Amino acid sequence: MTATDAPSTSEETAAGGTWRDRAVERSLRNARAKAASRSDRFIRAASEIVSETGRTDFTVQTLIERSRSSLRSFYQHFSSKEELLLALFEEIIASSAAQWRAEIETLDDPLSGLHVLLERIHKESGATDGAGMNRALSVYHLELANNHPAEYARVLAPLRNLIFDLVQRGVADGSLRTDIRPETLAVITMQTLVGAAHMHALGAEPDGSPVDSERLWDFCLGGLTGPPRAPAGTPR
Amino acid sequence: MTATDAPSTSEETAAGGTWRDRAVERSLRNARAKAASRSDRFIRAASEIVSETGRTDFTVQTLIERSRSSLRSFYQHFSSKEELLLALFEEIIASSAAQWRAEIETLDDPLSGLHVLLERIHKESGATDGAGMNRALSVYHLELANNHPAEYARVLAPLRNLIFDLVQRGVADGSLRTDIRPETLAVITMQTLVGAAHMHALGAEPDGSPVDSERLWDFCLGGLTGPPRAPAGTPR
DNA sequence: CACTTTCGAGAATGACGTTCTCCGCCGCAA
DNA sequence: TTGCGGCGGAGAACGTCATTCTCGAAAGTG
Repeated sequence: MTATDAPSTSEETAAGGTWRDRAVERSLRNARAKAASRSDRFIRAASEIVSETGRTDFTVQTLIERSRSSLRSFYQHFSSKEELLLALFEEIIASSAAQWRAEIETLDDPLSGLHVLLERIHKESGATDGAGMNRALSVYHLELANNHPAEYARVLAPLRNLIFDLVQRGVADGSLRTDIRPETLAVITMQTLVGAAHMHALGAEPDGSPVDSERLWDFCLGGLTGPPRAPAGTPR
Repeated sequence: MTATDAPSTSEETAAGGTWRDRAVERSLRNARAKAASRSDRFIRAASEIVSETGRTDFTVQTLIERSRSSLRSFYQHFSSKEELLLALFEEIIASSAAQWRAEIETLDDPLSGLHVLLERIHKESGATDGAGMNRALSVYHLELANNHPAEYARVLAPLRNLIFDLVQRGVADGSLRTDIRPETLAVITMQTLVGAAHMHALGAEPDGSPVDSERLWDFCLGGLTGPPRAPAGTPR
């Protein structure tokens, strides 16, 4: 702690950091560069704290100590703590989505793309140590969904779009069902992925039922391609 | 508001109230009758407040005013506000699940049962007016999942068991896939249902993509029965 | 050097949850 | 009737936070 405000941000904090973490960090830094250097300090400090603790309930005091700044300037740049968190997670999601998109675009099968995406999301959310960011991200999703549903939908747009693009490609090449609008299919898929990631990240899965990413993928695949044939009857 | 503490609890608040709401209310009242009459007051008051406002962030002050009681006795019966909410939602979920189970057991096709269940959950969570309870329930799920994952899993058990039983029946009569353990299938299904209900309740669905219960069911059905045939390859 | 803008330090405020203290009230035994 | 033990009402007190406000001290500008 008390890191110099020099470049290297999180070499130590990203103890369990994978290459992906660092890549995300890097693109995050880019995004930051655009932002006013002032707000930057706060975002960076918040990012560090969240990465280390995996929680978003740090106090504003802690934040300003970490950012070597003052309450006054904090509230000069962000109208509230929530706004800061929103900004932080917006950046993270956007850059993660960009990251995933880049990785996935090298595959030509959209189903493989979805599978890979599912594994990324599920794995990252499951990282128990070091990558507290992912856990916090899951947790914060929920708070955000509660408090600002509209913002929530907006912030998740990059991920939704990524899934949507893959779904559309899948529809185009005939590997996905067409009896559900691709937009809807994408939203349902995203909800399923994100929901599962939440439970996984929180360890809220019941005892005897491990939801590993393969089973989850099998389930989604079924949902995405459609049932073998119309089974029994639909109720009234 | 300022309803008498007489019987009829939510006739007005349940403007969009279906018979089911009232049935749930009734069985809730039964459950209450068993509880110590003291704690009862608090649970009932909380239930009223939540039904009316659709939020769980009422202050303890409001609660004790409504329950015509005192802070002192509140903390004598519940160690914290959270514990109260937990108790309240445990009751609600348990009785709702019992209610649904009763309704569904009259159907002989397990798939129909799941379909009906999905519609119940989705509809109730979507009620925009009056039935604030359902909305609050969704919201509180999230908070609970965040703060006490273990309790969360426990409280949801009745619903999970209900789904599990249906899944097992479906497996038994050959209408559901067998390549995923029924426990896992049930958990995934529940996560999908509950997740969708959350988004629906919160209005957090993106603009152009209505996730109506039929589409959601189609998706789940696919996931539950399995893909038509193994399509393309799985990624590395 | 006056003058404005910027921002650090930190006190003040206001909401809440939670604890604590005082005291009346009710049932009960002698 | 009097004395007493405990339940529970009223509400003051405390601790933690987010958010605002106040006071100056640098730092750039003429």
